[in-house]
Amino acid sequence: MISERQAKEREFRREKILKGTLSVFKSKGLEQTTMDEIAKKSDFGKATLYYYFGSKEEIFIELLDKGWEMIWGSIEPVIHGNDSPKKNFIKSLIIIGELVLKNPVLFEFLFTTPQMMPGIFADGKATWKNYQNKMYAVFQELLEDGMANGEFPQMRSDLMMRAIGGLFHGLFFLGHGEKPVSEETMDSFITNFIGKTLDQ
Amino acid sequence: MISERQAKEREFRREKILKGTLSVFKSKGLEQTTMDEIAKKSDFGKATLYYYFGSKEEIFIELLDKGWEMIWGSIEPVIHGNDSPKKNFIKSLIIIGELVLKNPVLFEFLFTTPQMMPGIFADGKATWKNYQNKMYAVFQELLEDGMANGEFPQMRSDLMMRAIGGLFHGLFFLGHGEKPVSEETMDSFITNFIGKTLDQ
DNA sequence: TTAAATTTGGAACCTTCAGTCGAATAGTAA
DNA sequence: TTACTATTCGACTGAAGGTTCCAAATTTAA
Repeated sequence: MISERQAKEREFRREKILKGTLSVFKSKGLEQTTMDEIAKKSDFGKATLYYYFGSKEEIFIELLDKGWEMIWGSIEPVIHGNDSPKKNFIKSLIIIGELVLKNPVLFEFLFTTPQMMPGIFADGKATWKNYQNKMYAVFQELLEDGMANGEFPQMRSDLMMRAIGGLFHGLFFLGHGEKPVSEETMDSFITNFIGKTLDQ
Repeated sequence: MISERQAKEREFRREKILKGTLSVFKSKGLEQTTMDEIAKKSDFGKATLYYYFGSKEEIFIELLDKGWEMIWGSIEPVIHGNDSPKKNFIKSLIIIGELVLKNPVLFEFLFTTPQMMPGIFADGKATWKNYQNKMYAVFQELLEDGMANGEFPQMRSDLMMRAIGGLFHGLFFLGHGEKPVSEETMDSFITNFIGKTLDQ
């Protein structure tokens, strides 16, 4: 018997655990994000965590999935809008930027964790990887359309993606993530770097 | 009593262990680079590793130190050459590129490991971090001189460093390091990206 | 109120490693 | 040879952390 309210509470507790996980990640770093710490922080017994999640990895994957789904969900409409490639590209970057600023910890988790946890890739069920791939593909497509278009200069789009990735990451995690940049810095980045530099 | 030849052999064995470590890192990834694996690969008993190194971390640090010392050593003369900032900048990038191409595994280790091993930063003895800092500082300085100079466009140099970092990393490790790019790609990268794009 | 289902968590359990021990072997110097 | 040093290594230890057990507490349904 799974009453409606019960299901809600259950979901609520799952989210409490996810929140706790991020909280530990924020204060202690990925290395110290152990099940014991998560249990302590989210105020459950360790075994209880396993009542709600099958494994530690499952917790991590759910965070990744939800995060990437959120990114993709907020970008998709813009990307398929009918502006020019360059406009769409910039709009999308701004949207992601806003998301990141709104929830820096989640995004640091999103961008940091996969590199450190090879196991998390073991696909089949890793939805997040699909979203990530989709996103990269679309960005690169926009870049290429923009090149064909003349809006962007000719250049290897995969390398350009890397540069933008590095820049983007730097923008939000300069100084080890302690001080995320302000929204206006973001704006000036878009304007100055993409606007002026790519715009020849 | 430490005979001359003995000291040489000792050094040789230390290097054999370092080689073995990189070899394990290459074939199994950082996660699986355990002392047992290193022992197996370098053909020593595990305890013997501890005869030559105080700890696993010490092995890692020595690899980092030697690697960064190599980078810095080959860059320093160029950086202090009396060409223009931009020229020096590009020359240095090319030099590093050549080093990376010559020893991709070492450099993947260099660029990957620190992010995954917070413990390795515990400074005091971590020479490599000094080299790295010095290198970043000098690059940034070159960038700023180039801006003052008019060779580079006005722009936040720290962000630009990130972009270049991302680009550089992408250049050499695109597709998870399986296929390092050719030297000519490197050249065209320098020419096209820094030359044309930054050159307004 | 009572039985069944749901939820909880402390105490094991189990595996993986880094690091140690102590004894054996090889090398050197007299 | 003989004493001493340098080198080697398999087996053990201890700690950390993910996972499971099981019995107790709580909630739900009748």
